Amino acid sequence: MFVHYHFHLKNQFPVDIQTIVQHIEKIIPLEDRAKSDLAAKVAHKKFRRRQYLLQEGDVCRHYNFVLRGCLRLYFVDEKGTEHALQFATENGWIADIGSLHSETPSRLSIDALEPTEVLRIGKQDLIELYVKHPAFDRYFRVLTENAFIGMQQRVLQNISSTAEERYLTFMEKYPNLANRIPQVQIASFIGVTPEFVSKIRKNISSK
Amino acid sequence: MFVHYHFHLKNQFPVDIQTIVQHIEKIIPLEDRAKSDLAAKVAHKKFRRRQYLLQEGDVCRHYNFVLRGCLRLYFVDEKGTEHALQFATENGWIADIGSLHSETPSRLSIDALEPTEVLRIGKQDLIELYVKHPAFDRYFRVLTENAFIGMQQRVLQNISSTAEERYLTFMEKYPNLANRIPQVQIASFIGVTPEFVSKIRKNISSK
DNA sequence: CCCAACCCTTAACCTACTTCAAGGTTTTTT
DNA sequence: AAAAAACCTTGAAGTAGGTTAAGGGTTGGG
Repeated sequence: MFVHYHFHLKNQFPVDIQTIVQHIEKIIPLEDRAKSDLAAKVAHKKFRRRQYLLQEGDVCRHYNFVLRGCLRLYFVDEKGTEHALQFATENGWIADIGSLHSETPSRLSIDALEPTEVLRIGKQDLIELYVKHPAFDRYFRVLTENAFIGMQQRVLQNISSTAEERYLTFMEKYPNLANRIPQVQIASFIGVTPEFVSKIRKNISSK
Repeated sequence: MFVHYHFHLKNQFPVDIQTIVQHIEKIIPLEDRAKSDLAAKVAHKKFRRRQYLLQEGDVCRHYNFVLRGCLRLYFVDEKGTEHALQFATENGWIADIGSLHSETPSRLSIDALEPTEVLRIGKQDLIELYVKHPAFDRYFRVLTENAFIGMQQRVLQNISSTAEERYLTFMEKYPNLANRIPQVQIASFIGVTPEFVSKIRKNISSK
C-alpha cells in the first residue's frame, strides 16, 4: 500500500518537477516529503530572447534551474563592454549568489540568449527547504563546490594562459555551447575582444 | 547539572579546538556532540617556512584550517612560473578541493610562506561529520558559497580590469596580507610579472 | 519575405604588459 | 658574522592583444 502510494505520488508530479528531482537525485536521494516540498516552492517561468531575469541594480531574488534554453550572467563595465561570467543551459543553475545572499543590489545581469524556460525558487523558500530537509544543504554544497572548482580553474587559466589557449579550452570544454551562442559571447567569456577571436580562429585554421 | 557538564566539556577542549569551533559557530551553532566529534577528527600539525603541505602530483587528502601563519595554494606552469590561487592566514581554510573530491593527483601545490600551524581533517572524517551532523553540510556550503563569490569577483576583475586596478583592489581587500607576503607573491596572484608590479607602484607613488 | 539589427572578418595602428639583463638591498641560513 | 638566497627596481626592446573603421553575411521579428 505504501509503495503504491509512493509510486502514485511520483507520477503525480509534472514532468518538469521530475526533471529537477532527477537532477538532484544524481547527487543525493530525496524523500517524498522533500520532493513535494520542493515542488510546492518552485515556480515555472518563460522568458523571451533577450529578456532580463535580473537587471543590474536590482536584488537577485531567485535561484533559476534551466529546463530549456540558454541564460547568461554578465557584467557591464564603465565603458559599456559586457563580460560573461557564466552560461546556463538545460539542467544548469544560475543566479547572482552574492546578491541573493546579501540582499544587496546586483552589479550583474542575467538575460536569455534563447527563448528559455526555468524553474525558479526564492531565497526564503530555499532557506525553508534547507531547514526542513538537510539533503538540500548537501545538494547545494556539492553544487557550489563544483562551481567553485570550475571558477578556480578559470582564474588559473586567466592568469597563466594566452587567449588562444583559453579559446581552445573553451571549445573543448563546452563544444555544444560553442555551436549555440554567437562568437561575441565566447569572446566576452574568455576575456578578449571579438576581433581578436577572429584572428585566433584564422590562425588556428591556417595549421 | 547538565549545564555544568556542558560548561565542563567546553573547557575541556584545547584552545586550538576552541578557535575552530568559535569560527564555525559564527555561521551555525554546534551541539556538544558535534564539537567533540570534530575535536576527535582534526589533527594539529606544524610546518616550517617553505615546507609543502601538498605537492603537485600527489592527491590532496586534507582540508586545512590555519591557526597561525600563512599558506599558499599555487600552480606552476610549463615555463616554471608560479601562479597563486589562494592565500590562507589565521582562521582560513585551504585545500585543493578538486583533488580532494575526485581523489586524483593535484596539479596544484600548497606550501607555507611562514612557519605555520594548522588543524587538518581527512576526507573520510569530513564525510563522517557530514553524515552525523548536518550542521557541517551547512557550514561548508556557506563557506564554499563565499569562496565561490570571491572567485567570481576575481574572474570578473581579470577579464575587465587593468593590472593597476587589480593591484589596487588587492591592496584594499587584503591590506594585512600585503604587509606580510613578498611582492612577488602579490604579482603572481593578480597575474602579472613582479617587474610590472614595480612599475605600477612607481606609477602610483608619482601621483 | 523583407529590413533592421546583429554578426563576423580584415587590416593598420596603438598600448599594456612581458622579457631580459643588470645592480643594489634585505632576509635567511649557516 | 659571513655567505647565500631571496627580493626589489630600472631600463631597453619585443609582443600579445586592443582599437578603430569599414564591408559583407546572417538572422529573426514584423
